[in-house]
Amino acid sequence: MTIKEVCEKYDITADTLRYYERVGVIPAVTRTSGGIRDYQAEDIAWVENAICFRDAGMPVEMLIEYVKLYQEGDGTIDARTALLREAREVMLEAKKKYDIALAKLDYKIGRYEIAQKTGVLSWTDDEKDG
Amino acid sequence: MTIKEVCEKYDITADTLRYYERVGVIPAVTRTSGGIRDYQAEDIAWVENAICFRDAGMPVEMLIEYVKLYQEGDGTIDARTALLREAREVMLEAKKKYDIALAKLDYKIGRYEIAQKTGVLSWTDDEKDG
DNA sequence: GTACAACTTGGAGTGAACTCCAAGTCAAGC
DNA sequence: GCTTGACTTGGAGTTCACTCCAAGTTGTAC
Repeated sequence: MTIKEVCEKYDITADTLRYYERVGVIPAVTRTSGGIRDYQAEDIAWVENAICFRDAGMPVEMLIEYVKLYQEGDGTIDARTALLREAREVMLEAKKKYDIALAKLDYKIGRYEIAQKTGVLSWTDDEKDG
Repeated sequence: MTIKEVCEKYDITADTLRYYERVGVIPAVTRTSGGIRDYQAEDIAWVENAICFRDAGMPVEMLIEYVKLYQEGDGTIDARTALLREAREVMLEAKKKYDIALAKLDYKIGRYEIAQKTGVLSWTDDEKDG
């Protein structure tokens, strides 16, 4: 698969794919004899993971560290597990923040909807913040 | 409440609080006669909202826009509702991404845990990506 | 075999969101 | 009234994660 096809498949720019490879977010991609990237199933799996974890806020640094450990071999399985567990904790915390914000948002939207229907926006004392 | 007290209460730096005020993420904070910030309940409510929505990935630009609309008065209630609804959609999408990443993470952690117990890390064909 | 698009590289540039700094002002304790 | 520490401002600097660029190479279509 060419870089262009991977870009289109995952809606990501070629620059980002090359950047991921350059800094080590994914391991070196398979090349043709001419040096052009030719993504194999394994390369694509790494790309998919990178996008997935970046989308969940995992820092580039952490992905680089994971790839580095992976390349060092089976001796790093404990370290990799620890890294993934830490990432998991961070993600769960972040998700909680989303729930809190969504609750706040739904409450505010609800109040505005009532205001739109009645023409009156009523406030409680500790809530003079739009 | 002084800026320091607000910092400690919300675990945020004074620089960030001043930055939020400067760019309009929160409206101008109440001051003492000497010009020093003296956060009132309303100011604090704005700070709390700003932190909450930033934690859920809402861009600073969007918060600035909301405060601007709020300050323009009741005529902007429709616009504010639309803005909040859009923020809501974005947050729900982002939360989905977290769920996908968490599922992937849990699967990988599970595999590593088995590897740690048995000393063998087994792979399926399309999953040679650590 | 030559045009031409798509690829390659290293390195510089960008935007978002802070974060730091210098120079000065304010306020509480002695 | 003077020290000391926390506060003020405008502006510059930093970090993260890309994003763009120039100069050169590869590969396909005529």
